[in-house]
Amino acid sequence: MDVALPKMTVAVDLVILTVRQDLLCALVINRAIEPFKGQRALPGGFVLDDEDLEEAARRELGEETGLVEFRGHLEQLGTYGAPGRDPRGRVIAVAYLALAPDLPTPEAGSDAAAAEWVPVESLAGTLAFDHEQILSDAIDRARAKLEYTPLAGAFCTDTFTIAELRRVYEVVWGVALDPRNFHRKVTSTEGFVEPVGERTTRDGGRPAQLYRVGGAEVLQPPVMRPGVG
Amino acid sequence: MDVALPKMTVAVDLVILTVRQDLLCALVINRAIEPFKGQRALPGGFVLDDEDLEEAARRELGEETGLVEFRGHLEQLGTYGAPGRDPRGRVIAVAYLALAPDLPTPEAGSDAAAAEWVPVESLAGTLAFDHEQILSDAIDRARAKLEYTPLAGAFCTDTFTIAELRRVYEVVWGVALDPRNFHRKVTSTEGFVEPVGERTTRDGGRPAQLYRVGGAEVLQPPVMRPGVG
DNA sequence: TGGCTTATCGTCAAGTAGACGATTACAGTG
DNA sequence: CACTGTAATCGTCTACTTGACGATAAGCCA
Repeated sequence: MDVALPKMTVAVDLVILTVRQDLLCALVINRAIEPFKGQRALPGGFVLDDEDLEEAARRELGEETGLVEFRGHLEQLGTYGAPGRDPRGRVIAVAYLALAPDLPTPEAGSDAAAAEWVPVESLAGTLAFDHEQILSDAIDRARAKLEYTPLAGAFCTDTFTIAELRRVYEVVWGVALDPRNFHRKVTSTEGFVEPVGERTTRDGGRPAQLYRVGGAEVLQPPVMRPGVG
Repeated sequence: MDVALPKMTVAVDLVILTVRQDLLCALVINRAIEPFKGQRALPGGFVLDDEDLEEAARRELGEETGLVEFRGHLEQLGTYGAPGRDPRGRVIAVAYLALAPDLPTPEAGSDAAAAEWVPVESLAGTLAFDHEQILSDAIDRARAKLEYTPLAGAFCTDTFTIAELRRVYEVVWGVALDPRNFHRKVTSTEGFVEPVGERTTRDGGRPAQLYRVGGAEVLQPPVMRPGVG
């Protein structure tokens, strides 16, 4: 570099969302050190010298969830770099959004020990740094993406029923969807889900067909979110 | 910062898109210095010590376009930080996407002198760094956003006709749209455009009603892109 | 005035969404 | 085993949107 350029610390922050007990939850940690000691924050960490951004995100994800390899959706959300956002100095945070099925509460690693799933609605006003903004942006992104991508499947286990998928939409969007119309929409949209061939009874009623996610990248036409237009 | 953390240089890169002569064009510069001297690249620059990311983007945007204040759409696109992406060292690039009406070719400032509008299709294989990837992501983003936001208006001047708006869609998507159906869709979608009350003749036929962008943030339902589903 | 060009309005068939009735297939229970 | 409860799944009907395309309208120009 020719001249003296400002050098900054680069971090990745993670918004890890899941659906647990009919609530949209995020994985948050309790900060053990200053700044914001004792407060809740999004998991994250600094990017190493020779590490790609997504690589750093996956590393942190593994550390926080206790999973060796994260199976689920991970995408870059955005970058937050306001000069005063970290009292320790200039830190640029590249935020990632991860969507996971209902994972067990992480207890393993040292980092993960302080991590817990918290319903996003009870996180208002409790997060350190600008993490509330990041979380809010993440939720917006997730809500929007459910409409035009088959991303809801990322919240589900390997195989799932249409009702479980519908529950994801209902929880994330906070609306009730008609089971019959939803079933028709999902099964008639090419590449959204594909039947596994097995049936299951998890809820007491008629056994449901099991599905796995299909190969589609986008849903054409999208799943309509009620009450937006 | 407790320990020695890797410090990195943070840059903003700009993808500035416009529609000129029925072609989607991007503003590119010719690099005057190494690395990639003589090659084309996206305009950009380093983020200053006490500068917010979007602030840096707007500053560069002004410098490159020669406009004191940029009127148009600016949004963060994504962050690119692969360890080897800049031969000078570890540089994290936060890319921004700007959409502008057909601006005059910038000639003013020293930076801007080397800038020119180039049809995106003729940029394949000519860009420095990972700028081809960034440009490609930017175009994908722009194409997608035309569907579900009124963003096409950002490519138009203050007031415009429905036909001019349609041309934006046709150029960005690379498809032909039916003028009658497009007219119906645009004028019947709440908040997409609102009539100014004047008429104009720019193309020789019947004078067209002038419109300006409406207040909507999203289009519900979206403008359908042919041939995707 | 007649022709040319583009804007704008109308019509019609096909497809989709939302509301909701009806049926099916299990588990439990008396 | 018949009966009841709970879901899953299939059907039907209406309203609305899209895509295709005919018909006018309203300027310019010769």
